[in-house]
Amino acid sequence: MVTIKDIAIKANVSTATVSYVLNGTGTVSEKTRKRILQIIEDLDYKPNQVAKSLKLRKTKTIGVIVEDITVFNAPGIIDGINEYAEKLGFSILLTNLRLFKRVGNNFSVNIEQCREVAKQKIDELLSNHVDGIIYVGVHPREVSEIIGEVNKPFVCTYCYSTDNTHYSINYDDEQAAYDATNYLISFGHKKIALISGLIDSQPAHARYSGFYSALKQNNLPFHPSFIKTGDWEFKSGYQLTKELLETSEEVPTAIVAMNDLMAGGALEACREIGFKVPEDISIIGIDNQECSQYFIPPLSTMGLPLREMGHHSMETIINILDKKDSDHNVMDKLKCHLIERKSVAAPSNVKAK
Amino acid sequence: MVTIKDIAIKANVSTATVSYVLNGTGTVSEKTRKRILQIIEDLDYKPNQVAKSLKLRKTKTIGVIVEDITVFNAPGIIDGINEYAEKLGFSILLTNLRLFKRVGNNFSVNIEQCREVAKQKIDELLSNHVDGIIYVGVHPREVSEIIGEVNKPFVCTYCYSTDNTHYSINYDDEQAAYDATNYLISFGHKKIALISGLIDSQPAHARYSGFYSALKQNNLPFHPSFIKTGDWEFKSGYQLTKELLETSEEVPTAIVAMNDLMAGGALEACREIGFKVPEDISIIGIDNQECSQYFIPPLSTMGLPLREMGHHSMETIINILDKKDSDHNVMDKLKCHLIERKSVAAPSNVKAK
DNA sequence: CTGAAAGCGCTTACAG
DNA sequence: CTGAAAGCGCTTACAG
Repeated sequence: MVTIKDIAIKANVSTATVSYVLNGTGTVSEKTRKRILQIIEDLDYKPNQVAKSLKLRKTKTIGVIVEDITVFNAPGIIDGINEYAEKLGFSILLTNLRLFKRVGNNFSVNIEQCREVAKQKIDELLSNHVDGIIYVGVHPREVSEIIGEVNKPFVCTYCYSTDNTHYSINYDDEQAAYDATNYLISFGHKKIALISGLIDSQPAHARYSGFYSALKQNNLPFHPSFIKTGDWEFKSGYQLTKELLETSEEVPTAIVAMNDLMAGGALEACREIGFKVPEDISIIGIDNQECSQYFIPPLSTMGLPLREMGHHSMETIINILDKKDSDHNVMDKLKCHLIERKSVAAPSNVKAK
Repeated sequence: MVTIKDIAIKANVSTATVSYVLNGTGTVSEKTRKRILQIIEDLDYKPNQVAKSLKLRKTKTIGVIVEDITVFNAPGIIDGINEYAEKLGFSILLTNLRLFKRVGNNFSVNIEQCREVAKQKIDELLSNHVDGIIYVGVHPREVSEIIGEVNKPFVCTYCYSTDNTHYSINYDDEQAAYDATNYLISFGHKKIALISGLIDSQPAHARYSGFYSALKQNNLPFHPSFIKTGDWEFKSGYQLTKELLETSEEVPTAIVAMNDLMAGGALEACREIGFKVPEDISIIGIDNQECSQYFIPPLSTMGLPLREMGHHSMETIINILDKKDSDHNVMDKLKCHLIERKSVAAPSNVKAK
């Protein structure tokens, strides 16, 4: 590898001068500047970031800890982080907790183990002197317990931390459900059912409120019998929709499912029973998982702002580093956007008019 | 940050001695060793990897360039890389070309632009003195042109390079198609159609050979009218299946689709026409994309060894670094595995017996 | 406008 | 068994 010293010797200057032209600092005469630049080009010199980092005490790299990269939210977020990092010349040190393989879906039970791997990964990142850390969860939940204290800019995304030294960037669950419900209402639906996820989670609560607000704001009646609680899986969407459509006296004209998987199950139940979507019943999901576009019919759903979350996380870190984070919230929520496909239409009574 | 010097002072020894106990090198008396270890613990000392890297001229980090992290193959491969890296205490510097957003699907047209971003990213990695580089493609194709010469251990995965200084790790397209076809044959199918992807690609060719070999080896007739060429998309699977089922005189009892998306289209066409899967016709895909499990019925398909590819890529890099790569192939192919779900059964004539 | 020198935090021959 | 010293490749006050 050619070093700054090689350049200096060849150009008959000191390494200081070479460093000056490399960084555009100092005052170097145009003549020697040109000469040095030429030699740099000739020798295909590439600055050694490691040496530079050591001297400058900053690495221009951000550590990214992802709880599980195989979960659907991770790639979009990482993509957003990369995009912003590239713009600013930052590098990404990626570390993957692989939580699903390690502890399964049950984080709370194995919190101790989670904390242990997280600590180890954070230490590794700290040893590498990253300038800041972004922690990407697999699920919106409190993670301060498993993170602990970190003496660097730290932002959580797709999860949140109540530790006020951490920043949290999330999407807006309530708004997502609110907009989804409102979208149905805008088509003239009045009898809208909800297939909820497990009610022990923060997203389920927030999505529930969004649904509820939309009904209330539109003076629509709230039917407790139209609220069904599933477990986020395809099957539960299927079963609950059957209940909704077969055993109730009154049948809804539209369903908001709290995620796409359950919406997929709902679609399947409708097909089996002989309800056409969207002619006989409308269905909307939340998440915009990849599979939702291949459902029959393609599912209308609320897209999560994954890339934006990554983008904003990176931006937040940079702002902290530049000490201009005053205008930023410690707890940010990004809007979800409606993705219109083919599973929503006006209810048949409206069309009949 | 506490440094080795702080430890040395507090322990009344030289930094050399501290370094010895940190690395288990040198000969340090048990007594001072214990004392130093204690102080390290007390002060929560963490070695500065960047200083260490500078001195040792190796960073224990591997650069990973992924052509596009939002493509379905990337997370699995990265997961495999991480897993192996963790075992060996290596870190991952991740860089994302974001090729889809940059140049769309048409790499060949924009080869110049691809080369440019790739070069820039490789230089960045080189500047950071990674010990080796893994390049993760979005599609199995030759990439040596866009990579150029790199003076470090370099392995391509999910793509290949004819440059003999690069290693390539891929999955076995031919075996995947062969096994898929054989699986159908094992159920008694004799009239098997193929929905091919665009024939200008290496995977399409290899999958075609696999299909063909399976037929031949089982002495099954080859019907040219049973071969349809699509474009890898859902829609083409749908249309081609309609052609196959509606316009042919002879109708196949099974279809192998060269990817899951086209298989999904095939499923939809069958449903429309009134062919039950798998009772009236069997369908198998390739890729095991996430959506395939949510198809109705869930699609039987060939799983790509993504994690294994990541794993093996990392292993290969390490072996090159340790100079024991003699037993490794420059061009490795990993086996795909059958994933049995619900879209394949015996043909009705066989069942009838 | 340019250079000598110190120092970032480590490791490692070498000497004792 | 232990330490003094050089050096990895940079940057930057400071002096001239």
